Amino acid sequence: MLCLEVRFNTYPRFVEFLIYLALTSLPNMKKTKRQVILDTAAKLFRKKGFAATSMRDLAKAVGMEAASLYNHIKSKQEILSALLLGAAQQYTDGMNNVKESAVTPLEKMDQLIALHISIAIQHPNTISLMTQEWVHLEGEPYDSFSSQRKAYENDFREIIIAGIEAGQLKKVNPDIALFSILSTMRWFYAWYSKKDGLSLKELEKEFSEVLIGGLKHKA
Amino acid sequence: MLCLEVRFNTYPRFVEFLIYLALTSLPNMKKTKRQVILDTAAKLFRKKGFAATSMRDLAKAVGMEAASLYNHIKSKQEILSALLLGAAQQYTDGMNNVKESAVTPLEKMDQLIALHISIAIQHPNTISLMTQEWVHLEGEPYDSFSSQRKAYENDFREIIIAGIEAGQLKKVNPDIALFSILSTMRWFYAWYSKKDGLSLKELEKEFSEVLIGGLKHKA
DNA sequence: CCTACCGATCGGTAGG
DNA sequence: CCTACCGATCGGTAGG
Repeated sequence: MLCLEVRFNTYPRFVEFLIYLALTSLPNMKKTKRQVILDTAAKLFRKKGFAATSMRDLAKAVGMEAASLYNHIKSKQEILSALLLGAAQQYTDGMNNVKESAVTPLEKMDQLIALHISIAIQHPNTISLMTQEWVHLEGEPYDSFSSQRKAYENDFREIIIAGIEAGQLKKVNPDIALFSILSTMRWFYAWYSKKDGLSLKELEKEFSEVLIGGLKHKA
Repeated sequence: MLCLEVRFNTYPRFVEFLIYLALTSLPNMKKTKRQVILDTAAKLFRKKGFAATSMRDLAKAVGMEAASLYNHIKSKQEILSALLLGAAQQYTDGMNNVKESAVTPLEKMDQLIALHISIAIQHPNTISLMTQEWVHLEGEPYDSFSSQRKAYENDFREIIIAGIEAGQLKKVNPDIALFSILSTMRWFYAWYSKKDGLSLKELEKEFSEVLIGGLKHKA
């Protein structure tokens, strides 16, 4: 007892440490802090890029020392892969829903445009990383991300081809049609913040008209 | 004379240095080497990003030591600004030509699509930097690049608006039409390398149809 | 063109 | 959660 009191007085920082350990052992508090770190990292990575953002930049932005970050995340790499694989999963899930729905290819394309707009509005910072920062992934997360992206593009292309074969779309080059839609949708996050005059429904309708209108037969 | 001979024998590396100085003082040789460095830098920056590419990486790729690079370029920053401002100038010049030509707004839009395709095929590595790596520019080059990009977008938007007012295009949202065309054209460099089955003329025609077709009145 | 080197900063660990 | 610290690497300079 005496011994403990002496230690506590001698090492006041050790007591703080014990209190910290007790508090953060509550699982949901730990999860919240991790999420704050991930969200802040997404914002910084978007602004400066993954490579140019240091762990000290990130620590400062969340209000702690760099070393403390490692109580919540394993490495800088893990932050990037958590962000990117989480986003990739959203697109994969969305595509799987669209594929299963019993509608025409043209309606599926409208649903996919809505999917892109919805995800980009929800997570603009993370989505901003999907176009270029994924090259900084390493090992298994890199392979997982790449294969999900490839699968998504193949699924989308097949829907366009189905639309052409069903006579709903003109006989355009499917790759060019796919590429036009995807590159526009992949940059939507960057454009959206400048324009807030349009509702979600209006956005979907306008983009569908501009991106798919040119593919339809003249009525 | 004796003195010189002694020095030359004592410092053989110094003789090599003098020979190097004499050779590289020929202005066009120096320009060539600088261009090799710039081209190689564009390739590396594209693959790994500006921040993640070290001057040692670059030196290795051009076959010299890092310190030697600085005989041809001032800094890592200067490489990036030389690449990006050179490319920006090409777009600005192209837009000025288009603006001056006495054709309809719709034909101007076709010319601009051809401009993007042409530049992207000529300098795919440098163009790849224009979408994201320009954020690493500092000071005056950053301002110059930003203002040229802004001016280009404004000029393009006015051509679209003129097309709508002339009755050539439907009354779509000009910003959405502009954004769709630009984001597709800005990613063209990344898509093109995968597809080499199409001629330049076919590419221009297909992209014009897909990107502008949806903006036209139904015939 | 090189060798030798600089101060600054990087991602991350030890340990309380 | 922090302080203290590590080896590695960064962009760039001096000087021949």
